Amino acid sequence: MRLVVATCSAEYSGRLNAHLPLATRLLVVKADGSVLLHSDGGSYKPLNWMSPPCKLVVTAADEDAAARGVVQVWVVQHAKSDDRLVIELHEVLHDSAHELGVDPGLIKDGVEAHLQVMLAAQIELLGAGARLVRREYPTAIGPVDILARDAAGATIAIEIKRRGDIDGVEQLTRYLELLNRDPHLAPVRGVFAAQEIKPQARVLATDRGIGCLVLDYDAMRGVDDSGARLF
Amino acid sequence: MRLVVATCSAEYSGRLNAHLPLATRLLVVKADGSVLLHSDGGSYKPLNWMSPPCKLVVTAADEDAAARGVVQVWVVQHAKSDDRLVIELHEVLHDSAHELGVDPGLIKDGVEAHLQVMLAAQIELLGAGARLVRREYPTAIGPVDILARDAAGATIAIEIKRRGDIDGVEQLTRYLELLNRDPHLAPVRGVFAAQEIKPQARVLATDRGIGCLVLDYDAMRGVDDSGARLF
DNA sequence: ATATTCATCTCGCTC
DNA sequence: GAGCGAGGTGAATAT
Repeated sequence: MRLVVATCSAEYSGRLNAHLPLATRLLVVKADGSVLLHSDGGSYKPLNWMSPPCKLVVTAADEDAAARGVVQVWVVQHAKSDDRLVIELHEVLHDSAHELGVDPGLIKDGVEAHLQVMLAAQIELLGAGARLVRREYPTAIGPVDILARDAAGATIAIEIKRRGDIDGVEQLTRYLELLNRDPHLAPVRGVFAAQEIKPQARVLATDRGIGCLVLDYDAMRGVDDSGARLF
Repeated sequence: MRLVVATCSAEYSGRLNAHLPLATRLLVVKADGSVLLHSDGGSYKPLNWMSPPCKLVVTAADEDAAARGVVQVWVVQHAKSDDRLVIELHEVLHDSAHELGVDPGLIKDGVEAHLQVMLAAQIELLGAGARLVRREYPTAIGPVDILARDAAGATIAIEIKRRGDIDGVEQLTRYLELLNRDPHLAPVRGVFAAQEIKPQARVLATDRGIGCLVLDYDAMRGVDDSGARLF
């Protein structure tokens, strides 16, 4: 990994065209040839970048560029597309290289999949007597998160999201349309389950006869833990 | 901006919990206190990070940590949420600070907004005699990209996407439902315009009586350019 | 290989 | 501040 702090300007062309005026920035060149161009603020997203596979070619400034104060030109060309990032360095304030080795990578825990597993295990949150049919119930247009039956034996299709917005209701609506064509399942009613359900999504769901269930992650995890201790 | 190359492990807890095993990485501390933790590969996204507003507190390793080989502990705490990143540094290979100043920011050009402007200018792509009503026509559920009228005076609502998939058709459907309740506009028909329309989206659109229009960006830009030269 | 879905999404805009 | 839509979305996963 090479770290360069330099006053530079940059031009990106590819899926869009973008220009960065002259300023002092951090340039990171990774082992795979990818380049990041960071300012001293904002988020984790660079101002500009080139994703691998790509190739960096460093050249001296031509006469024209040198007249503008450019000392080095970096051309980063994507290997497969015509995406290209051209950086003109005016002053190099720092330049160092480091051997980092391979990274073992991030280990994550606890997202939507976890919600699905927990709700399947605590299916009575839907109502007393509810029974799980299966998670990831396959259909022609994709798997339904959870299929269940209520105490009376009627089918329930559940769509789970971390944040419940309008798209999730649309998705569940498509599933319901399809599932209700199956005489073994019909009539199927829908339940939209999420940690947080946006007002517009709730209105749309209610309008379509879809129930809303707000999931309390911490509470469910608490039940999950005691269950784990019991068995 | 402070750049540190160090062998470290990290724990993030907040919207999820995540762990990074011991490895050599780049740590970037920005002027606003945000921290990025980069490996020597992957994309522009850090392995782990903390977004501003947040505060970094560096402490010496306690006895327990020192026994594990830790020399420094960084605790990055988010100012408003309980998001927290704890980094244990085992060996510091590089440490430097740099004054970067404020960045003027990126200047973008040419994405969906550009498609919208060009289609508005070349509205007869919809059919001879078509006239533009306005771009970003406001409705209660968000702005319609383009509202137009055909040669016969009938209203057309256009949704523009770079890549036309099923969500865009759903979006346009919601707009059409709403617009058709307005007696000044009804009947309103829909046109789904995109650089590329996915088969599933085309089927759904056709099924709902929505027209599909594939936009040739380069050709439109060509017309746009000659237009610019003519006037 | 392609298609779908999630994301500690981020970012920008409008209300 | 909340909501909504776009992204050079990227990344993972199922098909």
